Amino acid sequence: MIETRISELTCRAVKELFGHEVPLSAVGIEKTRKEITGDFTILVFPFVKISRKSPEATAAEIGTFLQQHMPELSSFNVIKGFLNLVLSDRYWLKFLEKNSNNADFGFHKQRHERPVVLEYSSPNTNKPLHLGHIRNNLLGFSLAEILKANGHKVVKVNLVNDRGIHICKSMLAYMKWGNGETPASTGLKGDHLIGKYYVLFDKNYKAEMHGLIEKGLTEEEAGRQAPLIVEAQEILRKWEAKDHETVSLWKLMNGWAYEGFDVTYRRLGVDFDHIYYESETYLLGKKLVLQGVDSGELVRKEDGSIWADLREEGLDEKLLLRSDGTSVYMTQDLGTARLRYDDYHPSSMIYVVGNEQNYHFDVLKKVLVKLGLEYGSDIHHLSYGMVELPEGKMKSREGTVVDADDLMDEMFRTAEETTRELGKANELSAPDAEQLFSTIGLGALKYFILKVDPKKNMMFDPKESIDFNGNTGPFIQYTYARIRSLLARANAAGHFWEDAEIDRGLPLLPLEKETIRRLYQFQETVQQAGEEFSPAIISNYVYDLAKGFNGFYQELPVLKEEEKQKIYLRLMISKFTGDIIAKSMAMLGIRVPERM
RNA sequence: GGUUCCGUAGCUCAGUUGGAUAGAGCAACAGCCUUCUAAGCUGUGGGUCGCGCGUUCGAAUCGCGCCGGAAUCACCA
Repeated sequence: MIETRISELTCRAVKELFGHEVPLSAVGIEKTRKEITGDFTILVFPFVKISRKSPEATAAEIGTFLQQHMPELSSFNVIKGFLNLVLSDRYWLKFLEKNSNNADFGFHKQRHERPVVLEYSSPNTNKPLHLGHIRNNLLGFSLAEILKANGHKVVKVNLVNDRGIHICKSMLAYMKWGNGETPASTGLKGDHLIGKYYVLFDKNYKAEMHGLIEKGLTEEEAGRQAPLIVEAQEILRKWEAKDHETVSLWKLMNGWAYEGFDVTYRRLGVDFDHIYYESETYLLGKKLVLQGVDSGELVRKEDGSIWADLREEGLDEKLLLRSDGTSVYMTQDLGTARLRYDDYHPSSMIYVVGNEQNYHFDVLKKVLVKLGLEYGSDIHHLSYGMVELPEGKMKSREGTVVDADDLMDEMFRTAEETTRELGKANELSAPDAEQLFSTIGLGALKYFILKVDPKKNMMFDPKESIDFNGNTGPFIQYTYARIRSLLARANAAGHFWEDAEIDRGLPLLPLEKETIRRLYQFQETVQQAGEEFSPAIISNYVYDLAKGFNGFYQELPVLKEEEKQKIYLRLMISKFTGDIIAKSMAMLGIRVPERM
């Protein structure tokens, strides 16, 4: 990239002009601010001590040196301590011509031997997916695409939390009050049917606790002694003991949950290469823990419970097996980490999990290392923030959640309504129209979520529908559709622009150059998103690109331009922009329509 | 209470490996469709970057202290 050449030459300039070696990293290069003439700006402040001249004089000397050694540099100017470089139109035209038809532009060919294992989604089978899970799924899917674009082989895995006390609660409620209901008999999606019983359990459990507290128990005692929770724990023990009846109800209800999840996943457009089930891995975790006791890394207390002592590592003691021998969340995660490592020998394992579990992952890494499994330190937790409602956090048990299926329905309806109001569905067949509404509705939802920095909490107000104007998915999709339409017209008009040679001496207008420069930035954007695990970086880039293109499109005629060379140039810029919009959106898991 | 994260325009968010006058969108107001898709474009108003001190030629960005919010510290997951 040209920045590297600028850096190297700047180092040479400092050495030859001022007699000092400076490392490449000492050269600060940034994009020139838009009010100022230039493409790149070098900060010369770090060199004034060496040059013992004013910032202006230092900048001027370096600028002169660069101009003598860099043919691509057409001019420079100095403002305060900022050396602004103007690259030649010839350079940008060459860049455009070389890359506008390169399908791999900005992407790296696979360049890493060992894969990255990326876990995301990881639902519990006791309740349907909600908006928080949507954020998780979108981040996971997008991150996989971003890592692939950066040359990684990615194995997407889902770890289904299909066992544990939570599913026992739904099972118990169903046994008591279910009357043999099924998804078929109720018309409810399987995961929603199960969620109904989870809520029912909680309602009755709360009532029991209330009664006990009135009898004088503390809240903690009541929470432990309420008959329903005691029964649920009994079911968990029976399940671990492979009690036939318990296991078959468990299979039945989990099956319903999976059918429901599959529908939601398909609609959301996410998928997995491998699905792990905790029921199949928790025993491995248990085994690892018991081995840890034998080797003396873990401790068994008098009541039989097993703990990891992490006080020397700056954390606390952590329970790994209960006194009754059943396993906890951490136990299973140890097992799945081991299994996943043995399955793929990845260079790293990434977990897309909410930031409420930051502590859990600190512990997980340290316990793995303590057990001699060094890859524990290659675990990255992509810790994302909560989705909050105006009234606070979503809680499944209290029914204050934005359901994933409902939300997607609503997005579809809003997309349909808006599209019809604008009269843009008139010429479409029914299936094409449906497809378009889904593309736009999901595009709006996905962009809304992914444009926010993953690590930050974000706000969603169900009363305000997600916008289709401004900094939104549909805005970007619309820009793409406009470009496609323009190109179709160009072809219809018989312009053979794709094979056209553009005169390298053609002068560029500011809007043309700005757009080309934004396209150039795609490369570093992809790289940065990969380094920071951040779809938001792609989102912000593609918005900026689309926004800029709309200005270009508004101000400059393309097909109505008189000079053939200019027509070809602008078509080439348009086509390249369309391709980069599509590639960026694909990295976000968002489709782009040919018309809208 | 300990630990971690967050606080930028009325609202939702960018910008944070220290760089020039802190940016978008929404909302409000004013313009632009006989011309390649107006889900668009242009303009106006809107800021003590939570507060204070410090480091620096230069701080929204780094350090310390406060204030406010969130998460977590379970024999829950």
